[in-house]
Amino acid sequence: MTAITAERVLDSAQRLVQTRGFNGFSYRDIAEEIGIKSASIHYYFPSKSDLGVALVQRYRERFDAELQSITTRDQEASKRLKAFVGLFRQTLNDERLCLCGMLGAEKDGLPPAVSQQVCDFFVLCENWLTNVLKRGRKDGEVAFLGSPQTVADQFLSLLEGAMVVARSLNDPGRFDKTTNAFLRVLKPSDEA
Amino acid sequence: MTAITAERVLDSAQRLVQTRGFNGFSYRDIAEEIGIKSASIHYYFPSKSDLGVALVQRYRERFDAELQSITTRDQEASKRLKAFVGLFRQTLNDERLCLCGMLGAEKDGLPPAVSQQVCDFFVLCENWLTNVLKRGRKDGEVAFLGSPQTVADQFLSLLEGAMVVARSLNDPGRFDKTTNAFLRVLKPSDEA
DNA sequence: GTCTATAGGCAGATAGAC
DNA sequence: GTCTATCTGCCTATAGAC
Repeated sequence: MTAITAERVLDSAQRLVQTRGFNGFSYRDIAEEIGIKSASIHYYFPSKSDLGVALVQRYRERFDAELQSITTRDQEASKRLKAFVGLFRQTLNDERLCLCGMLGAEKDGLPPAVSQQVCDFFVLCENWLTNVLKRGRKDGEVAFLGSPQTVADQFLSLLEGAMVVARSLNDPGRFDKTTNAFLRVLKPSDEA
Repeated sequence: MTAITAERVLDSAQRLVQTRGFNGFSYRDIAEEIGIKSASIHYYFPSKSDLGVALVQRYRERFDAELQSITTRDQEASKRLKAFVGLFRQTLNDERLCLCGMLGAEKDGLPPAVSQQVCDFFVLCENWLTNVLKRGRKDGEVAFLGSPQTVADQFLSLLEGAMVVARSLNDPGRFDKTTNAFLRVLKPSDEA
């Protein structure tokens, strides 16, 4: 089946990007990992740029689906934010970085089509977070200084950075401490 | 002069790592940029791993010197923190990432000796920040929930992440909004 | 110290058999 | 769809002339 191989290529490539970066792996690495020849990969993704675009597209779509599922499942702002953190925490647990955190860093070494997609991912995150914060503040579920947009940007930046630092220091616990401290500050008055 | 060429190599290589990542440039890129042949670079840095180690070492030493200079110049915690942010902001202004933010992300695609050095950089930052926060809290210059260590980690993560996101979105202003918002929260009571 | 020349290998990519 | 075979070019790295 065509679809299955393509998915396996994407799975392998995604992990490689998340751990080594876009220029830190080759078609051969993927091929060996999934047991085919590198030429076969070109059948699905003619150029590495095509592969990169498909990678981020899938990642963003899946992430979007997760966000919608959170929005449906959790009504309280603090729960939604915690679930958002959970998405990143899960990735860190697999000893990976956020795909777009990695690619965003490598921007100038990427095919332009890929870096554009990365922007879209960040915008998606910030819009979702902004809406959660807006609504949460209106309902008195969270409290913060400044605009929801700024806090959303802050939150996203914190998560992306915390993954890099925690992974570099081989200490995932730092990610938890850091993100929990941020969530605590958002609590209205003295619920802590 | 041997020293001058070596420095020029490091300058060029540093910029390349900060914009494209460690695997996103070659000895030839450096050679063409500074007008020598790539073979000459091997005279100073036999392997790319050697180059990477020298790069982070110099970066860390310079950063350490800046931190000491800040400690001497600024006595108030808020000024020290603002100056710390300024170091990163300056890098972003050159359209670059923090060298160690980039290398920390690419960890698994790096020579092991390099990734070890990157850890040292993060530890240096966190120790300095922790001391500033400890002292600042004791003197009533800053206020925050949780331990100084956790807030230091948070701050560093925020800065590293904010650089990635701001650079990816081509909007350095985001970095300023995000970091200013964090500094504001650290102010005791209503000095804002 | 910097060069030319070159080794040896791997990269992304294509052609064409099956 | 996947393969073998191959192209072209770039990579890191070394040898040895100057």
